[in-house]
Amino acid sequence: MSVVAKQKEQLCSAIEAAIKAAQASGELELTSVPEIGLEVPRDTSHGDFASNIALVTAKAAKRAPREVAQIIVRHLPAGDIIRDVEVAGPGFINFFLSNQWLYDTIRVIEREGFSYGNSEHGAGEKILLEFVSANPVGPMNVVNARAAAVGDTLARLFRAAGYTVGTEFYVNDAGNQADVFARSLEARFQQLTDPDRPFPEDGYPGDYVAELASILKREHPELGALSLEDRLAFCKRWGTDKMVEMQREDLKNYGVEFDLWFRERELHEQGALEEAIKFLQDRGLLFEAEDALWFKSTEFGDDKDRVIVKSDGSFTYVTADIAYHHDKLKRGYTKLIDIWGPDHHGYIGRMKAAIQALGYSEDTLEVLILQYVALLRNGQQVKMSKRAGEFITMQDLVEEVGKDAARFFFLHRSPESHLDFDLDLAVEQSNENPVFYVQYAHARIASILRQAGEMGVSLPNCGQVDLELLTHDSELAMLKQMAALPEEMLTAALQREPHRMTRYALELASLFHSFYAHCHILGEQEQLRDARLVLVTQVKCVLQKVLDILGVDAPEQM
RNA sequence: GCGCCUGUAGCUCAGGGGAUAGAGCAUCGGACUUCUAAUCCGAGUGCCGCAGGUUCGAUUCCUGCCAGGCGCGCCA
Repeated sequence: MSVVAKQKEQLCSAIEAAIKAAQASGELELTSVPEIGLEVPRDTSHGDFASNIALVTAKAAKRAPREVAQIIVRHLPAGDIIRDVEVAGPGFINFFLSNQWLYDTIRVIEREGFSYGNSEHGAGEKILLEFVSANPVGPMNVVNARAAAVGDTLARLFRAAGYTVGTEFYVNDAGNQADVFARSLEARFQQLTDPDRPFPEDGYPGDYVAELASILKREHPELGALSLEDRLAFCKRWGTDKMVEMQREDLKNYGVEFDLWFRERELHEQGALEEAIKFLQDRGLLFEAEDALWFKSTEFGDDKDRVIVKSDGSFTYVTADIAYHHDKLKRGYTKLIDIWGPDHHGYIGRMKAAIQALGYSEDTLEVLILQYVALLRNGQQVKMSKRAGEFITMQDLVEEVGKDAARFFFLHRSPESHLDFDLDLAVEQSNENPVFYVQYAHARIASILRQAGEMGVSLPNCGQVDLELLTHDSELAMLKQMAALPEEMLTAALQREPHRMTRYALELASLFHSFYAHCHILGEQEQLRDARLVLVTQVKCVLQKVLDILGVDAPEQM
């Protein structure tokens, strides 16, 4: 249990005892006591912990909230952790504790090191997190970059929370778009020998297709001799493979590596679609109409039924997706989380229906919808057009602003918010850029520790120092922030809110910079110096931990 | 028409039944003989989109409306 949770538990039982004592003495008439809420107030003048229990119970007790608070406070059992109690505002009970719990926090961090903040909350649950899943027919875009950052950091948060996590990129290499891409590639291939060869009207215009065609020509000159059909089939397989390689490389440079790249074509080759259809058929969930085969998704709350096999005999995208999700479930995952772009939200109903048709509860599938990213340059929105080739890819973005800034920017916003990405700002590498602020705090500590070593000062551990020397406001503020990490990480995971972690990192960095300006370390007398060395060593550890969750580097030097 | 997301300081965004609604940037004024000034300290700014409702208490929850973004294919 975290130090904070332990304090809360102690305070809760103290309040509970006080209420019971007040009831026994007849001062408080309450038939039932609700769960006692305790929070760490934003404003430190409101104590280390505060409870709104008097506000909540005032009505049932038929007394004014402040009065109830006074009664509870009067009956609080004497204890050693509570330094002071006050009734404040409309009826809050504010608790001021001795600093021991903060010094305990240092001991815990030193003991747990890099695993500080982790928990076993998700033990026994297997989460499959699917994200990005960009079609292997072109470069990835900035929403893909946003999804990659959010998905990857969520995966790290889930792992830290004790879940078993698999991350997957679903490669849609068997659909219409893959066929269009194959025709585009084939046409560019032909144009290398016959420049007048027409290009498909719906083909992909990007230069990357022509570049790929040149490579294809070099590696497989024999292709010209094949039949058109065979050549297209080859282009489809070879081309999507190449695109997947490029995507994998781009994502790796971005700090994102998937456990599995799942190929749609393998579902087709294994007959998984037919199998899924049979599964639904056996349960009477399909029907024929207008020469097509339909899935009765409305039986599970979808707003219309969906075509599974088109009138021309081919499958729809949903069919493969049902087979894919069935596959995930058969692999033993207990929770499927998909991260999609905003243009897919209309898809949620049919997939949730499919999950239920497959025999699982609706909330086995959870879909997180990301909102669009608008790129700004010179204060103007960058207009993008695939047709005109004016298109900022994920790779462009990462090259321009760097992996760390890109990830931090995306993670700094709540996932469902529309995001304005100011390219000038991210590029500036100035103090406007929050990621440097955090990294600088880490580098500053590294520098202090380096210099301590150069001075021949060996780094002490907390058993060797007097932690009670740490009494400066800025020191206590850092300790409080560090004590809050386990709860913050768990909340970020459970609420799927990775932006909590960027905010946490900024706050801790800010507290450190303030401390740095007010307190010296190496010049202080030995005992204080050593206590502060222990403190900043732990701050560095926590910063590194949080940056790691964000997938951002923690530099030793800047 | 229906569905999803958003509307909070000049800008970008947090917060989310309760204490005077927060942060960064921008603006202005201070701080480097001393561990990195990519830093710190200080100052001002709000019909929390509008209107009702629930509540002791609403920026937060409910309903309606307004504005912006995006969906509503036998595309993916």
